Amino acid sequence: MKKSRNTPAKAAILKVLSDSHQALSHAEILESTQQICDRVTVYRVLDRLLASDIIHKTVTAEGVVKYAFCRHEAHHDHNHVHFNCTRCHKTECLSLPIPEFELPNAYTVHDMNFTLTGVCPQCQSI
Amino acid sequence: MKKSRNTPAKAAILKVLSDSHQALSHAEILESTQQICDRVTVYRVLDRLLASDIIHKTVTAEGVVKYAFCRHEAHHDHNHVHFNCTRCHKTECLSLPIPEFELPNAYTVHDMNFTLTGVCPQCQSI
DNA sequence: TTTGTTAATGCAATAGTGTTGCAAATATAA
DNA sequence: TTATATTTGCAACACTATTGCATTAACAAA
Repeated sequence: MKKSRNTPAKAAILKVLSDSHQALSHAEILESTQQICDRVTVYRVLDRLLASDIIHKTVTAEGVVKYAFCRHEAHHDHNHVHFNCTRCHKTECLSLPIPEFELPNAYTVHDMNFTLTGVCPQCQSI
Repeated sequence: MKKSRNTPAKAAILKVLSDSHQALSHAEILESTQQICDRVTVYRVLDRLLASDIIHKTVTAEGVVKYAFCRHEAHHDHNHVHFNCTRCHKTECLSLPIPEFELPNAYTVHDMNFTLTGVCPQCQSI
C-alpha cells in the first residue's frame, strides 16, 4: 500500500473542506485552491482523502458529486443524512443518522446514501 | 402548460424502461433506441416523462444518473430504496419503502433518495 | 380530409465533468 | 545529503449534458 504524503495541495484542500459546513463540489474546492494547484490535482487529492476515510462523498439528486470532511465523533461511519437545498444549492451533512430498515437478504451492502432534497432553514423565507 | 404528444421516440423509450427491471442510464436507453432517435431527443423525452411522473430518476453513489419506470401501485410516490451493484453495475428499485425518520424542523423536504451500494443476489457467487 | 398551430426532432456546437500518460518536481526515509 | 517513490502540472482525451435553430410531425379544429 502506498504511503500518502503531506503536500501543500492536500493541506489546502483539507482546510477548505474542514472549514466548510457544507459538502463541496470539485468546482467549489477548485475555486478556493486555484492559486495552489491544478484541477487534476484536486481530483487526485480528493481520491486519496476518500481512500483514507478522511472525507466522504455524496451525490445530489441531480447527480452533482460533493465531498465533505468527516466529523464523526463516536461512530466511525458516514451513515448520516445529507440535505440538498434547491434554492442555495448547498449540501449539508445532517447530524441525523440513517434510520434502521429491514434489508432484503441476499444483498450485501457496502455503502448507504440517504439524500433529502428541499429547502433549507436559511432559504425558507426567500 | 404544454401538452405532451405521443411520438415514436417517446413510445420507444417508455417501452425500453417499462420492459426493464432495472433503472437505466441515458447511454443504456440510447443503445436500444439508436435507430429511432437522436441522443438529444432521448434527454428531452426523459425530461418530459420525468415531468409527467411517468418515470423517476435516481443517482448512483458514483454520480451516474439513471431512470426507471414508475410501478407504484398503492402509494403514488417514488420513495423506495434503490440498490446499485458494484459488480454488474445494475441499479434496481427495491420494493422496500424509505424508512420513517425524525426530520429536523425548519427543513422542507420535496424529495428523498435512498441508495444502497453493494453486491446484488445474482453477483454474490461471482 | 385538409389545414394551422405548436410541440418535437435532428444536427451542430458548446459547456461541464472526470480520466490518463508522461516528464518534472518534491516529500520523506535512510 | 541522497535515493526513491509519490505527487504534480500540463496536454490530451472521453463522456455527459445542454442550447439554438431550422425542419418535421402530432393533433385539434374546420
